[in-house]
Amino acid sequence: MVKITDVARHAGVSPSTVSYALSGKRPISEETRRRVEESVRLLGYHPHAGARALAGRRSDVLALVVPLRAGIDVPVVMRFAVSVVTTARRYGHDVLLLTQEEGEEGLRRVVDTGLVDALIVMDVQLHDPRLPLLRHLDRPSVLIGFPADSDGLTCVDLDFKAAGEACVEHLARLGHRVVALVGSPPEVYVRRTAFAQRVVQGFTAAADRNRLSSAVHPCEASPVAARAVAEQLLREQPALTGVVIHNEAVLEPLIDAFEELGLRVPTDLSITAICPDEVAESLRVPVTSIALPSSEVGSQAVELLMRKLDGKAVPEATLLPPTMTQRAGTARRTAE
Amino acid sequence: MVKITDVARHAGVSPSTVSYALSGKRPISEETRRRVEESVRLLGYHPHAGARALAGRRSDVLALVVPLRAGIDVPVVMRFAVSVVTTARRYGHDVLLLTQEEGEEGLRRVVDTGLVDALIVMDVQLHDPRLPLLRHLDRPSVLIGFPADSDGLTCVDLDFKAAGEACVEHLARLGHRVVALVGSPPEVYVRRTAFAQRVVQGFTAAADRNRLSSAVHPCEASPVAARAVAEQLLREQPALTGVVIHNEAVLEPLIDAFEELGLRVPTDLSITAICPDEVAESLRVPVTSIALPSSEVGSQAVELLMRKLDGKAVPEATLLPPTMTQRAGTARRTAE
DNA sequence: GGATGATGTCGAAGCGCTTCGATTGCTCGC
DNA sequence: GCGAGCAATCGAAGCGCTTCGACATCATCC
Repeated sequence: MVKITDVARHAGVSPSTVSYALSGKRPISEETRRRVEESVRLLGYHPHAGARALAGRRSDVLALVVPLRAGIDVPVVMRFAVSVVTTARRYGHDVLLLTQEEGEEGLRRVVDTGLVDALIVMDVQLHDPRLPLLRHLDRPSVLIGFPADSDGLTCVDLDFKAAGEACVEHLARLGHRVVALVGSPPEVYVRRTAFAQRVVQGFTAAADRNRLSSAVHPCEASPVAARAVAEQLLREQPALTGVVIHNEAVLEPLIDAFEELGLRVPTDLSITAICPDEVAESLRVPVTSIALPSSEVGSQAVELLMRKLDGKAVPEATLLPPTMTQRAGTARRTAE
Repeated sequence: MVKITDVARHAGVSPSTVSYALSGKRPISEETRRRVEESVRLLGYHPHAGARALAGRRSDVLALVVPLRAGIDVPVVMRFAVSVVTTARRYGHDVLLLTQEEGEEGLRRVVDTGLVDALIVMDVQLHDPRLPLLRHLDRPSVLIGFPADSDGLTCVDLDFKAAGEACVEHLARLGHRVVALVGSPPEVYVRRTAFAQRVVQGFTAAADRNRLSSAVHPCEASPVAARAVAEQLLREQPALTGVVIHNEAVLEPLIDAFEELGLRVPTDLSITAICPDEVAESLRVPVTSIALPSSEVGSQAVELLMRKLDGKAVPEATLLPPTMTQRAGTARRTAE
């Protein structure tokens, strides 16, 4: 194994000079730097990570904590993870994979052992038990999603309010005047109120702004509930032509229910959803949708972390703008 | 940060004794060991990973290289990764996540820097450019899948031959006498011949053993090709009642084609597939299938790696037995 | 023209751990 | 009853790197 002293000897300088030439932490003459780099290349020198971590008190490794629990959308997590790794590498960092299962202990372990010098935590719950720890750890962290109290934490997520608005604006532009939001099931509200409620806010605000008649209905994650909500909607808003669905589980049942009730998508009813693209695409009638931009969230999280590692200040909340993908499920309102 | 000298002082012993007490590499009196452990707990001591890696010349970290390319089944990869992390933790190891994109350089980097002391490589290609490197690296590795030449490498995968056999045996037990295999598209054969061909071997062997009339048809990954193959099958084997499909992409189109040709699944035609459970389940008619046991492959890979790290010999090839999940797509042959 | 800064380089200390003798008491066996 | 042998512990060296202070060199400025 080739070490820094080998490079130093080969380049005819001292080990410390090699170190400075590579890190740039002290001025080194152009001439010397080139000689050192040449030697590094020739000898195939790779600094020992452990030695570095020990002397430099930083490991250049990030921890990524991925969720395990059921109901997690796997492709989203995977895209996110890949984006984190790719971005981290651009900053010379590696990524240690941890599972939710490790809990607080696991976080403390990787930090205390000096294995990682920053953390990315996915699937943050409203009252996540790891929050106090993350707050008091002397290592920077970034959360994906917003807990109930995000004070003193750095969080990244889709701007759900803007997403709700965008759905309505889209429907409004297509001429729809009566719209409804089918929201998340109660469980979701319990765990992650913040994000579900922000959709409602955005939806309502945009509907009011556009002077649309609107209604909001939470919905259980079952076909039976979907059917009931569909019937209720038509009863209460007979002129309904635009629906926003923020509830993956009932997307399909809801469309089925509407069609069974005699409404064709998109001829009679336009549908937009907030859900992963895979879900929106694989429907019988693919719907226009806004997805969590997993890759951007991943790279954004890493970039925030890098700034924090550099001692720079970062905003506590980063809300990513929604992007809408138009599909067959929405159409211009047919004049009646 | 609490270090080993703190623990030593607190326990009234020397640092080396603490080290030995914790590693068990030298006999330490019961009494002392308990005192040390007590101090460790009380002080919340976590040995510094870098220092350990430096002095002990092992990092207790495994690299996991995950594929990026399109066409990869994401849930399978994810399950695999989670299983690797979970199993690794049981052995006191952590997992560094790398993407395929890093290539050979990336592997060399994490090894040369001493960041990891073993590697798990997924999605190994038939003539993978990383093979020579993996062979000559002085760190153990385990591959998921079999390259063309697996000499000197440790590989784990589903026993595809047994899977092919199991499908046929299942159909035979249900009374089917005329069966066919719809195989992978040519691209797959190019990249990973071994595994596709082993399915054919198993299929043929089991068919012969059961004295079934059988045929094998590769199939392009398009609905058009699927339709063509379906028609060809019925022409060449009019008495066909059992089909094994080893080609995710045409599973759905093929079933559609059969039904359009007047064959109902499973009444007229029983179908078994080798594909991820998600795929088999989400079909209009869920088919009986054999999936890659991702979790087992993951834990198996880690266990092999641990044995190699301990200097023990391990088999070069580990073939995991197939497990069949019965679904609506197969039925007893109806007497005619 | 000698004090003043840069600029570029070196030597040595030290990061926190493991590990290799060496040392100290013991228990045995004869 | 004394050396052999073993169990338990200690001290010190060293893993490969970063970083701090020191030093040498050279241009700069009244």
